[in-house]
Amino acid sequence: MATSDPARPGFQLPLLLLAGFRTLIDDLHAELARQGHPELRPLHGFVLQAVGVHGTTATELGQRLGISKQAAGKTVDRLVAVGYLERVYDPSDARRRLVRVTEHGADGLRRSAETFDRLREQWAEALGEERVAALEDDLRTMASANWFRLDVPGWFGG
Amino acid sequence: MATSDPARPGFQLPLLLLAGFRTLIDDLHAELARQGHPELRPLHGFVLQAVGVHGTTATELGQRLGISKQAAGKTVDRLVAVGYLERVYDPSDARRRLVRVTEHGADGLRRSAETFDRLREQWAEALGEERVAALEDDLRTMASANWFRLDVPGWFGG
DNA sequence: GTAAGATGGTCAACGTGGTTGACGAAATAG
DNA sequence: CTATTTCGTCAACCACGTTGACCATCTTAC
Repeated sequence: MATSDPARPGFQLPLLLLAGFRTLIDDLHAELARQGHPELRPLHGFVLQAVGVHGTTATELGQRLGISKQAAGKTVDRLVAVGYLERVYDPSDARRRLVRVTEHGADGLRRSAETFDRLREQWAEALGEERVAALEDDLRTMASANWFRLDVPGWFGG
Repeated sequence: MATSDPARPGFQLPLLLLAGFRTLIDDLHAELARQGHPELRPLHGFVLQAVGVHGTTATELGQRLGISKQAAGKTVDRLVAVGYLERVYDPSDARRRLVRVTEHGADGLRRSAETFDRLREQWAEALGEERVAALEDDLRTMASANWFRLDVPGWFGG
């Protein structure tokens, strides 16, 4: 069945994009594990980023990530358990539980940023800065703004 | 905390690669849903592809995908339940259960290939064929060959 | 030819990341 | 003061992965 041969032109593009992404993420987490963050998983970076400097609530976090407030709450539970997030009471609203990044979480975020910068430099050394920049430009043109939604069944659970 | 600002250079590259991938996959599955395959999930395409024309066993499928034979077996169960795969007995070895792509599965695979080809053409129309080809070349240079492993905890469960 | 080992499939228990529905407590609107 | 909305959580469930244990079968060695 040549019609679904992986060598077919159309197949290459998504596979290569995934491969590039996975390579960066795997390299990042190998480095983070070395730097004292072996617990940090790929998803956690998104969540920490979405919580942000000012903190949020589980409901708002869910909205930012495009998942339900219940899923956001459970994810926060796990990140709290490994020390990356903390929950505090909101004195101005007894229903709300503010979610904040801990110092340990901020450290992970800082090291992630530094490592990503270094990885991008490696790509620029191998391909040339112009080609990396062109690659980013082209992807900015083609990539939808909905990429950050995690709610596709079959990707991250259903 | 400017150190983890999403606008930082290093952050853009992985995000854009993911966005590009997600865009292609989301477009593909929107089209597949229109063409009679609303059940087909992103993961399923990998699995059908890994089963291949000649069929396999769950154990071998697990090795190809980099997951345990038990996980492969459960995934096959689900694909059998929605009609994309079938299990047959191997007359030459009573332990083995051959896994084969059904006609419905082959149809999904064919339509996936056609849709991916069409999406690549759309990228070539928007960016120019040379830039898409350059993008692919660059990713081939940088992307690790281990992309297809699904066993990273925190990506696909784990 | 039989005993020993390797292999294939499945069951069970569990972990992570999602879903929906229900519900109490607290804030807000009328 | 009552009605409604909002926040968080509980419970049940699904998809996708893990390890460990186990039986049945095929293969190998003696």
